[in-house]
Amino acid sequence: MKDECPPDVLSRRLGYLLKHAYVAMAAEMEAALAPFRLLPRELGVMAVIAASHEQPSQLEIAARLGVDRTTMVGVIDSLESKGYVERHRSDRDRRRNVVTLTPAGQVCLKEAEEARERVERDFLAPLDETSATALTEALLTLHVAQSRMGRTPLAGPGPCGPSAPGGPAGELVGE
Amino acid sequence: MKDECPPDVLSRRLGYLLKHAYVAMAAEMEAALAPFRLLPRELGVMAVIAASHEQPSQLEIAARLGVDRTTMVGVIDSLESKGYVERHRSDRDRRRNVVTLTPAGQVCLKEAEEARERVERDFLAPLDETSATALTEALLTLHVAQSRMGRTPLAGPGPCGPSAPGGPAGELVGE
DNA sequence: TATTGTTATACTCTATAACTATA
DNA sequence: TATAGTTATAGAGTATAACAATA
Repeated sequence: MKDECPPDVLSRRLGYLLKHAYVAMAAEMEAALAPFRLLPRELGVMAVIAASHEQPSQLEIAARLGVDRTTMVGVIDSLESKGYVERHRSDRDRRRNVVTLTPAGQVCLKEAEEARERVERDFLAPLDETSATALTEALLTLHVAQSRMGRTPLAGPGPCGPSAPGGPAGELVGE
Repeated sequence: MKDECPPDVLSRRLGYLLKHAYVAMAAEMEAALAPFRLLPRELGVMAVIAASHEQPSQLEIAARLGVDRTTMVGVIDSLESKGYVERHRSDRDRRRNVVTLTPAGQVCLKEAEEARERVERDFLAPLDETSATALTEALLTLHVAQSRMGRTPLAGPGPCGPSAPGGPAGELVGE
């Protein structure tokens, strides 16, 4: 007779555990951001804008988040309709749409970021501090390693490094 | 001037790191299983069947994996068309479709599981052994905690425990 | 000719509801 | 009346290709 009860077939699988953790986190995040009328990806866009010293274009934001530029159009549309961001034609290059946070967007971003941090803390609550830190550090290490292997078009150096184009960059990661 | 370069806005976010890790892993897994003509979810179904002492019905497999029964139909269809599983009407209850592995399915499962383990090892390769173990343990702890909070219909006790029905169990996690 | 934003179309995945056959 | 399997339909999300404006 095979053993199978608590050492479950599934909960021993890294892929299963990762997917489950991601889905659970995404569900919590969506619920927590709903009062702000924000999707997780929209918050990510606003955070990228706020963290950029140069005002980023739609394409730059898209590249940063690893989403397609055609997808970014709708995301910016949504944020603009809520009054959180504005589009402006760049003076230097009139093809570019520079995206900026409105005052309302800045306020919303600040509060939504606090909500996000609460979700992350609650999510990690079952772990002691050592384990929580180890988890985050390990995920970051893996993320950096994946980036180095060119397996991800996202979280590139952004405005800092020499703008590595990476792969063809299909739609990969939102948030 | 705000700092923002390597301590990136995104790579500090747990949600972002989890999603990225999941997507990267899923892509690797899909590629590694392609030679077996298996999707990750299909391998999960076969593994659940192999790990069950009682022959499971479609619905039981679906509950175990946290997928909807309407989705399971197509998965079993696909596996059956490849000759990896067979459907049989249960004698006790003729409503139930008992799913069993064919000999070819058992061979395929064994080899595909080895491929899966290779993918997981490669994925964790950037981590030292301590970190890799810590990551897996932390994810497992979180998974158990989520299950306890009833936030997941999956990885239930299966044939062992008293079959907790859990939530309404929409489509949640594949693998 | 290449790039940015945009739109349109197709395709995949999933959620919902219904239908059948059994119980 | 409830359950297991199945089917059909609609919706969300994404990929692809094309187009207009600009460089």
